[in-house]
Amino acid sequence: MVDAATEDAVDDAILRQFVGYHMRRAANILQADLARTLKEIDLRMITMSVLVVIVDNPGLRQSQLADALAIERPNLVSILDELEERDLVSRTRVPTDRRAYALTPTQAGEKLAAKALELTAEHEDRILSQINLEERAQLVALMQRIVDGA
Amino acid sequence: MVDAATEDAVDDAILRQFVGYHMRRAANILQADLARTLKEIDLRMITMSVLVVIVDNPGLRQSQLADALAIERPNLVSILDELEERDLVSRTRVPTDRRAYALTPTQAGEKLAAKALELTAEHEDRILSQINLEERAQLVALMQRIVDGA
DNA sequence: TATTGTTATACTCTATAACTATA
DNA sequence: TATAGTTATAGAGTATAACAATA
Repeated sequence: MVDAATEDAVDDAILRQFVGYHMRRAANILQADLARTLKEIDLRMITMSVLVVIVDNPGLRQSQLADALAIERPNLVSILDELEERDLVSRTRVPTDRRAYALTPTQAGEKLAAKALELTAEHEDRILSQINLEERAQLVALMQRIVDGA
Repeated sequence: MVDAATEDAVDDAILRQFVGYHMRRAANILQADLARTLKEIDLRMITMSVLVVIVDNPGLRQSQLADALAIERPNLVSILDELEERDLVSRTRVPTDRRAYALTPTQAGEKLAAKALELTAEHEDRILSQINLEERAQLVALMQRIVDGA
């Protein structure tokens, strides 16, 4: 049993005036659902991004990858350790610069990346079902303006 | 000296097809700038949200506040400890339910909340300068549809 | 029995300094 | 001297189980 005060919704009108408040909530919902979705193929979001970018840019070096995804170099190491351990990606020494590793996907890596993209597309269709394609393009354009302005 | 391959931008076209990718990047930019902004008055984002909601809903209980902001109850404790320690909020026993605390802002708390809202508004004007008011309303409406659909 | 606030704890994510081997 | 990858570590942020006091 609850009393009247408990049933009253808490007023967050002051926070709702801000774009960032809504953006954080929406981003959290997308993030939580995508994380749940990718668990099916035992990938985390960051691991999926890393794998997909390697598939799309074979021969990439770790430092380039870290820059592209705004990951700190040290945090990339264990992600790649895991992908290599699972035979999804391989690290091979670059002959012309023996400090660096070239990252290439294995066939299994390419296959899993394709599956991950499929699941991600399904997830977005599910979460964004109330937003049509034109509106999604608008949303992306506005968010890109925020990113580009920074 | 870098070679041609190093200078080539990493292709993230596959990830850019997803709304969530752009949303995460935009949300991160807003979040990073707001965190930097609030440091000026020694508040974290979550602490600011808690303070503002208490100012807007005096007498609120911790469990209601936790529900409203989607914080786990245990994680709220240290936030309130800090706000109480800084004399911005006070916890007083509810006479009709001696398990609960009513949360009320102090005068200093109300004043700091007003300052925080001012700084947050300035921050949004800065980060969203390339997006006019109509577009901001569109953005909020679309994100609310995502949140409501979940 | 159930709920409020609390404690302890653990897990993920992210950030920094310093090391090694190469350049 | 600088860079690529690595190690160790520390700080947020977040989640769960279990407890005391009270309902």
